[in-house]
Amino acid sequence: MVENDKQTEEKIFESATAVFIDKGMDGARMQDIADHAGINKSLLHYYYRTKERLFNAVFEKIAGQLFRRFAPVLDEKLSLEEKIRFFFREHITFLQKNPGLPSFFLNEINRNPAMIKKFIRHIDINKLWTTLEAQHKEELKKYNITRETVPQFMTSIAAMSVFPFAGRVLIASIMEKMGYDFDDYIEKRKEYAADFVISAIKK
Amino acid sequence: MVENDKQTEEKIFESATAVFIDKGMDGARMQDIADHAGINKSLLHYYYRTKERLFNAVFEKIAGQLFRRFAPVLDEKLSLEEKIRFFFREHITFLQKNPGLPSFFLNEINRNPAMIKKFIRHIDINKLWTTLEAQHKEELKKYNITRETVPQFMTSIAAMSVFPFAGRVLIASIMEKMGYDFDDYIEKRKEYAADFVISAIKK
DNA sequence: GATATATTTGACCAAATAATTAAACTATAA
DNA sequence: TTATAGTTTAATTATTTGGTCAAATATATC
Repeated sequence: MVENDKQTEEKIFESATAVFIDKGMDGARMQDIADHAGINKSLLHYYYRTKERLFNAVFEKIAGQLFRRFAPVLDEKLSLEEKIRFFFREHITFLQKNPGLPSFFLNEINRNPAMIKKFIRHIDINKLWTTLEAQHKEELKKYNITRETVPQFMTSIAAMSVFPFAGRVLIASIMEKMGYDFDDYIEKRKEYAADFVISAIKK
Repeated sequence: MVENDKQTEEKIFESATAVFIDKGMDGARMQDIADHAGINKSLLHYYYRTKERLFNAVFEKIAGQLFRRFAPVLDEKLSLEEKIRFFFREHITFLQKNPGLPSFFLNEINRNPAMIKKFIRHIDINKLWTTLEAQHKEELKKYNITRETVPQFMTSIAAMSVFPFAGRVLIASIMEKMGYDFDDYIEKRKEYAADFVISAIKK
């Protein structure tokens, strides 16, 4: 029964992920999740007790995925410029496969800021900064990136890749009306964003 | 009674705006709005019939405000570089006063894409492009901004000012933990974003 | 194969919440 | 002052929805 057990619990988790990402915690209905999984609603409570616990399971998984994606950049033996290109290629490719994540994630944090506690321990900008500084002292100096401006620099990079997805539905609509293709725009953005940021810091 | 009439209807609208921006359509409660306005819940229905109609009134007002803010930039007699500086100063100052708007707006569109119809007629990127092209032909050529890359360029500008607010709660939390001040970061962003974009296109 | 355990289901419950209603109250006009 | 129309309120209703429960079914163990 372990086999079927896993299958059901997994089906629930996957359906819950899809529905929560689409509708958010407040907009999602337990019945929608059950229907999406093709099972009886009571099974959701059998495996996860409450909507809140089910949501938390989904949210924590997603938060983990999101932040583990940032780490490898610093391990690579690349120049700062190459790391920037590497990051945009990887990150935008990831978001292409999970386009609803930014909107879901940011909105749920907005709804309930207390949830930040569940993953903020994984984030350490200061450590990231000291690592960066150790690896790229010369380049950072040349590009005028200091401890002072790290937040500006980091959020600009995040903005360049995340914003098109956070505003995806709106942006795609406007583009369609104007005769542009959103998927094409995103594909080209991997390179555009990297060029843009590198030019910006090279001054 | 017209006096009091306007007062009540206005109070409802303002409270509804505050609550909807904070909680979203799904998370907002009619009772919360009534409490916020200090009135009886039935008055909400007396003036706006349903939650949906009240929400639509609020949403349309906000959508109108948001897009009217983009237009004036083009009227100014400034160089492209000056226009970029002007835009970030104005736009970020506006968002400082309305920090919850981006998250609210993008999320509600995500929840119900059909609402885009209510304001998309006000958006015409092609017209904006021809206007820009007429005013700054030389600069655009120099900066390598073409009809092809306008979406990349425009969304990059939007991203630089909107993203810090769309991700405000998360970003502010991380910054607080790391010893940075979010309000200071935002104030400095007016200039940083302009410098960043101008450097980026100057190559 | 019989018994125990785990899983699944449909019916049901209780709380939350949007919406309605009738009565009370207030202001305006005759 | 009285009548009328407009406004506000408290009580109530209807619906939605998260959660429970007991019975039914499937699976594992002996």
